[in-house]
Amino acid sequence: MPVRSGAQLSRKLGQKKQRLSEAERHQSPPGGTPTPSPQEPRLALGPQRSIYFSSPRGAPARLGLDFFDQPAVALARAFLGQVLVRRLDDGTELRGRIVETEAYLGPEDEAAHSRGGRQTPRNRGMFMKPGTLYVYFIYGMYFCMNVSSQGDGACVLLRALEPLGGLETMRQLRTSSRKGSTGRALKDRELCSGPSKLCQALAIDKSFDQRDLTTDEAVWLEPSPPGPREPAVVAAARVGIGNAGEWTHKPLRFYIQGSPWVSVVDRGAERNTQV
DNA sequence: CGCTCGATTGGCT
DNA sequence: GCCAATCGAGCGC
Repeated sequence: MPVRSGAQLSRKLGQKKQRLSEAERHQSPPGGTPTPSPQEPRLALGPQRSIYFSSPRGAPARLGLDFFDQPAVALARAFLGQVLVRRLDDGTELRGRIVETEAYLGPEDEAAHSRGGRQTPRNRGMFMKPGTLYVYFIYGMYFCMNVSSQGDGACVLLRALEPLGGLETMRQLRTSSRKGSTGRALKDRELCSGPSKLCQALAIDKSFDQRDLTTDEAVWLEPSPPGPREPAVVAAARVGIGNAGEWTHKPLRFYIQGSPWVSVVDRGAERNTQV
């Protein structure tokens, strides 16, 4: 069952982009060399961090209601750089820095599941208190993960993470949930570069729907470690929403410019981005 | 790189 | 029935 095709090889090389300029300051350079060996300069700790460091007597760094209780656009931007943590049943901690989000504004937003005030058992999480998860099943096989914000029926979709810890576990989770057992190892950049990829990598499924990020034992958000400087944020059109009238092209997707971990780059939007 | 297309099933207009 | 806030293979350039 070797499925070695020519296309697989031809796509191998030849990806050298010029948009890495800003990113290299903050994260590991991706495509410059065929096989980036020393991945992750700083935060290359193992899956499990020191227990002394991470949780000094039940006072872990965790973002609370005051963080989530802001309008969807503000929250979508505020998410960038923060670290999502998923603790598996066996204690393994998976960590990723959020690099891409989308805001869904509520009833008036024609691209939102809550458009027109629709409230159903499925999207109930969108209407719950800020910080509540809304996880839904899509395309017959995937999940997407949202966080409720301030505003009725408003939320933020998490679209991409920079994996920081537990990468091998993420790789296993991603690989095993794909059907074709081609055996080819996923690159780091394929682990969390998409809303359903990150759900696979973090083992987030429907059972996480309506959980509270401010109190849940298995998933939470930690404040961004202080960086050298604020990264530029690109505001672009949202992905995959089809035709939603005037809402189709509104700049409600946000990502860290130059980050190699983003799922979809929008060159046009980047031309309008202040640096 | 960039495009097209099939997979697969829960949730509803 | 029909559609869906996706993914990854396959193929052309």
